[in-house]
Amino acid sequence: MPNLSDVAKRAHVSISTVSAVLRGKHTTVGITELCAMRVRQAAQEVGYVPNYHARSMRLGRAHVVGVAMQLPGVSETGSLYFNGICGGVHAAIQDEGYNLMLIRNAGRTGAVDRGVMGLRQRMLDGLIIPGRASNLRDGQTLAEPDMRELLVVVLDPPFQTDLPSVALDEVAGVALAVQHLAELGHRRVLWLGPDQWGDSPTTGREQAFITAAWDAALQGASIRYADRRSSDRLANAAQAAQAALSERLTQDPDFTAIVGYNDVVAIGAMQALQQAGLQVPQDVSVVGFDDGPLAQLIAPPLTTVSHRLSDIGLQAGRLVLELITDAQARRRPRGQRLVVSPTLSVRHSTGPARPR
Amino acid sequence: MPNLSDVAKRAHVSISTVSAVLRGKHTTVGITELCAMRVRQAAQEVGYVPNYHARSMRLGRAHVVGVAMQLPGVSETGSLYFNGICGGVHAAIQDEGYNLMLIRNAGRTGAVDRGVMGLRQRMLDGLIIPGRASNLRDGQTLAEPDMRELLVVVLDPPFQTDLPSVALDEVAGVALAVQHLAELGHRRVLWLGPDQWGDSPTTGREQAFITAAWDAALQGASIRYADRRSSDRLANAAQAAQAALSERLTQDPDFTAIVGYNDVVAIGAMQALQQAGLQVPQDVSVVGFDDGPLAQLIAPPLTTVSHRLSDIGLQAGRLVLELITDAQARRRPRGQRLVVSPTLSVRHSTGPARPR
DNA sequence: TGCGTAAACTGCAACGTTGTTGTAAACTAC
DNA sequence: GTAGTTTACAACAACGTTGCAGTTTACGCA
Repeated sequence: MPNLSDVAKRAHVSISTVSAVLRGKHTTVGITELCAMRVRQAAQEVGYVPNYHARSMRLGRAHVVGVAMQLPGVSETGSLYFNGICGGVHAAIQDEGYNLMLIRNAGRTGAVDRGVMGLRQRMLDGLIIPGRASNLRDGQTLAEPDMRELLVVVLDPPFQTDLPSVALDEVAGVALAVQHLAELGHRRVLWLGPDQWGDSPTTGREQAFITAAWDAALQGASIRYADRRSSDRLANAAQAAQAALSERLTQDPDFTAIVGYNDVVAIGAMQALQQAGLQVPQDVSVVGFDDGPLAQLIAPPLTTVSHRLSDIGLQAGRLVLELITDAQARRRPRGQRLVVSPTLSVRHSTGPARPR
Repeated sequence: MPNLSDVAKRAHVSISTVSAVLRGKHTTVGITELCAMRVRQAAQEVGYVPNYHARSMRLGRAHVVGVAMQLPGVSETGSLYFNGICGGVHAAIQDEGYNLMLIRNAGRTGAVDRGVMGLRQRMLDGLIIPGRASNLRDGQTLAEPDMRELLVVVLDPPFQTDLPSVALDEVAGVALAVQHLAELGHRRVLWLGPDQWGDSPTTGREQAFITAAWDAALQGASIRYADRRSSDRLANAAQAAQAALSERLTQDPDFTAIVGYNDVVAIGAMQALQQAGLQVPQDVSVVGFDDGPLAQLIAPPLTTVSHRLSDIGLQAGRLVLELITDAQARRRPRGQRLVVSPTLSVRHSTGPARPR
């Protein structure tokens, strides 16, 4: 592989000159355009490409941002989350010349720990940790004291943290769904979601539902189905939700609308309703959350809270770049907390409340 | 950040000694266990972590493999493909201490070109190019003469190439489906797939169908629907397939089974059949291809050709590692071509052929 | 002619590793 | 007691950059 020295020999100049020219700094140092052209010509001829490691070592920056994903396997929701986040992060960092490294769990070592190792080795300049996809239920690793020195951004942190973070505004999302139902005249609304997951977003969404129902002067109730990890497979979560609702449907329903924890749950609810001989949305309206691939495909198309995962990734990417430049300038980075707002995709699973 | 020199000072030994001890080479060089312990202690105390760039520059290896993915957006199938491949690749390379870099298109520069650039800069040791996900329809970049020197593995190459590659055995997959139908007594089988995509896998699968039908002494026919890129959205492809089939169903069907280009197409076919008053599998059997997320979810659950994308990634990862060690040993790597065999997931969309 | 100064480069010392060679001291052998 | 051998380290030269501190050469001006 040719290096600066080879180019220098060929152009009959010094290494410093070649370096300056090829980085476009030759005007500030004072190098003739004639000389610069000779250098560029020589570089072309020998096929020079700058060595990444030498440059990174010298500059002290890797120009790489890591995304830590602890994926249990190949799940549908996981893939979508993963791809959405990565797409957003990449969109944010590519223009600044940064690259994206995928950090996964390996053997006993979790993705987050591997990411932190990458930061320490200087292989990574910054790290993005998706709370949902990195089994950070307790935030143990992130509570380490020297973590604050590392350039880490947490997505949807499932616990309280003062690290920089980007989160979906779930409260706003649920509120959007509830308000939509309230405007359609619904007064008795049911929440359908999984059982508690500690401090996970589940509780967050359910809590948001209770608040939103109160604000809209609705009568809200909750059904929880016992289901923890199996939601990786769409079918399982849908069935669990369906079973939980079917139980309640043995008598006449005391609600006119359902808000599901996510799209899959909402679809399970629709199936349960249809099996009980009820029509959506004529008898009961259903709202989902996530606007996933199934939402448009199902009959009737699902009204659901829509959020671009790539937006979260994008904000996270920008935030991590900001942290990097702050650290470069020896400024103490401040623990920002960004929030991304969802929207409501109104389709055909919601309609006016049936009069009592 | 502490370096070897800091550790050396603290342990009152030379830098070389520290380097040897921390890499476990102290027995071969001849360093007392006592001294080694002192070094390790010192390293612990100052919090030493080896510098990735310095090591990589010295060793001439990045310990990073790139995966070039040209994703147009956040599509469902794309995400699944992406995640599956990445998971497999990572599984293959993690044990050898390699990391995974995501290469996407940026601005005008395609993912493949960016990957090649990464190889040249020595940021990457090897590159994996998924044929399907990197708009390599013509293989222009890969035809460059010096490409053969670079450590590249192509997945499902959509064109003829002598570069190392890993491919799904689509011929075997389609044969599996056709044989299954033949065993159930079907004699008249219909292929339903998109219109030609140049040299893309579509033609490959359809070609395989024709061959397999011939081999099984079946009467095979094809319907193609005009649909190129819209298959990113599941709904579009399903509807296109559904429309194409519905046209044919105005009269009594002259077939007892359908093989779909993929699951989505098969599901579209099932919907068309059901709308025409035909039952699956009593009247017509349907087989899909890919065993995607919908296959289990749909009613009736779809019989489909199943292939673990992660297997393709795994083989690709192993192959690229092999190329790297070959190149390290200055051996000329041979352009291997690996093939991954699919299986058939028999569910409830296929049954015995209805007697004429 | 001599001096200051600007232009146009070059030389050199890092950056943090690694592997090979070098060299004391200690230990054996006769 | 000294030559040879082993032990236990240390010194040093890369690897390919970059940026600052020289060092020429040319030129204007008194």
